[in-house]
Amino acid sequence: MSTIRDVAKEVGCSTATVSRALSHPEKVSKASLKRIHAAIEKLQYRPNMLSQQFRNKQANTIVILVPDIANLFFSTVISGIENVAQSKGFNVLLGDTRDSSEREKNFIKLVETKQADGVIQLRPYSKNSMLPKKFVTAVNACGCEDTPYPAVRIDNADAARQVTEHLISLGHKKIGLISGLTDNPHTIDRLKGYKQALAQAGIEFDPALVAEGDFTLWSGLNASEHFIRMTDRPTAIFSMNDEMAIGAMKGLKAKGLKIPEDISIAGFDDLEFSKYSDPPLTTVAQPAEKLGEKSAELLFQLIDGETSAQNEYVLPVEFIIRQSTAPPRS
Amino acid sequence: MSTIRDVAKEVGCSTATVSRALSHPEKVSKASLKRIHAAIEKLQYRPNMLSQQFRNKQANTIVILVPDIANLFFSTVISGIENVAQSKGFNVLLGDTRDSSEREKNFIKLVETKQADGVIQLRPYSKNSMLPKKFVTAVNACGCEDTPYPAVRIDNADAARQVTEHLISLGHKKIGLISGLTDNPHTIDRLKGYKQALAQAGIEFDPALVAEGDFTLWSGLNASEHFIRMTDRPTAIFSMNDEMAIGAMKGLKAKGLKIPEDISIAGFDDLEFSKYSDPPLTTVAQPAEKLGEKSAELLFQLIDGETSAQNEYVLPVEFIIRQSTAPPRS
DNA sequence: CTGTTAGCGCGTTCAT
DNA sequence: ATGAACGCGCTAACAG
Repeated sequence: MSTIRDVAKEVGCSTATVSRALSHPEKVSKASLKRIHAAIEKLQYRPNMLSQQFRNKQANTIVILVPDIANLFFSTVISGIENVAQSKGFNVLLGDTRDSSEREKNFIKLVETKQADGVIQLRPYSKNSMLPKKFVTAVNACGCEDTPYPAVRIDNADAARQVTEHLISLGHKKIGLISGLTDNPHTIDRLKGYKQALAQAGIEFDPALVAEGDFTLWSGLNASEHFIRMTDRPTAIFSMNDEMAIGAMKGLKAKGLKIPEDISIAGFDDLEFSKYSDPPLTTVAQPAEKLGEKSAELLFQLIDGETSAQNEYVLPVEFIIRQSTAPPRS
Repeated sequence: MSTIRDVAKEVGCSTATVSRALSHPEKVSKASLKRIHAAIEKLQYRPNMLSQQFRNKQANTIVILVPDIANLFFSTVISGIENVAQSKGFNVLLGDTRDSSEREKNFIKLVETKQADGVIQLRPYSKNSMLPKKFVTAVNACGCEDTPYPAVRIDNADAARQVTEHLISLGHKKIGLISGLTDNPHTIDRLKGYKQALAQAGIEFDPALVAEGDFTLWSGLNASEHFIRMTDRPTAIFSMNDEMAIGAMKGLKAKGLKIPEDISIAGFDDLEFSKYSDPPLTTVAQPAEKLGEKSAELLFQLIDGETSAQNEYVLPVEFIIRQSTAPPRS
């Protein structure tokens, strides 16, 4: 591999001029510029980024901590982040943490050792979270309430309340809930909204109507079986995400239940395929790509040392009524 | 942030000793080692990896080119790669290429500029592929036949032949095929195996029995509708991956067809949920994690300059018969 | 076992 | 507009 010196020698100028030609072309004469580019082409010169980064004390890289790269919602958030990062000339390192704090720690170490300039965490904050840490510029892209570091989020409780209110307004009184893991912050926030809506309507909360899932399709399917076995089955189900809702629909239909005639179901996230499910799913659209973009912008503000940065952004959601919800059989 | 010099000053030794304490502790006295570690702790010293990498001319990073990070098969291959990389102390950069060669090019540039030491490509090779390139150490983890650079793969044709032979041995003569995109190398290899099996059994290949999909669940569903509309419907279907098979099963069942009584179906990949599908899917298990591990090992051999490295590994598959295939109605 | 010295490739002064 | 010189933080070679 040729270095900047080889190019300088080829052109017959100093390395400083070559460097300038690349970083500040306006400070170099047209003539030199031309010859330098010719030499670069001829020698197949590629600046050694390791050297540049070392010199500039910036890796031009951010890390995204993703609990599950196969999750469609996360993929969309990642897209948003990548859009912004690319326009800033930053690389994006995807940290596939698989919900392991050990693996998370390793990725965070990349920032401590300067291999990356900042972190975007997609896992909502909880006590056992690695972040925040000293020396680590970080932002949460899928925040929950009371995240103790800069975060972008939606109002989960409010959104869950809207869904539940919708079901109540259709006339449902027994509303099943497919939750995420009990200690997941999003579960907690959304459960809060679910309870709020029930309370407002004077319906008592019934723990027997809650089936715990883990946000995967299969856990939704299992949850549906829980409801099917009940003697006094709910007439509607609110699933804390679309994947579980789709799993549940599969389970319910397999047992011969018609949706929404026999049982209504609503989800959360608005995945791409939720509008193609059978029937199309009533759900809450999270601005997933926007969450990614906003969090990336926020992170770059912090990296650039802008202290004025607001440290919480709550983005609006969109409640979408499709064909999976209807009034209960009278 | 403190540097190696601060630590040396604190301890009262030279920077070289501190450096050795970290990289070659056996060359440093116990006493010094102890004081150095104390100083590191006190000063919260973290070696600047940018500097190390620059000095060592190694980023200790490999890039995985992934066409679709939300694909379950790829996630598993990635796991395998990460296992090996971690044990080698390498970082893994996930290049989410979304099938865009523009994005692929950007990630490959990371190697050209030394920010990464090698590439593992998950997309099978085809003419328009960016790799191989000069100065870029690369390996393909999901190879097809005639990949022009080091690759790890399964024998796609042979596996497809096995599946088709199984269906033929059950007594099927009209065997539908749900293929991937026509120009996808895996489609080509698997189609070859399908045709071989038919030829061996003296069954003529009928293009009308081939429905083109794109490896997504939805394309499998669409394909099923194609078969349902046929007047002389196949009694069995071979789908080139499990996702399409599951989509097709959904479509067939929706039209009241029973699987396998009315129609048999076999897939390819053995996704985690294929054993839970209804009915459990007959399929070919790809050693996805092994493909990842083997390709990573191969890449590290190349990075370490081992020229003796074999440049193609064909890993065995496992054909798994479950309940989605049975003899045709007589 | 330890210190001294030199230099990796680049960008940025400060001269000219 | 250009060049000479320096140094970023670290490690390897050599000498002691």
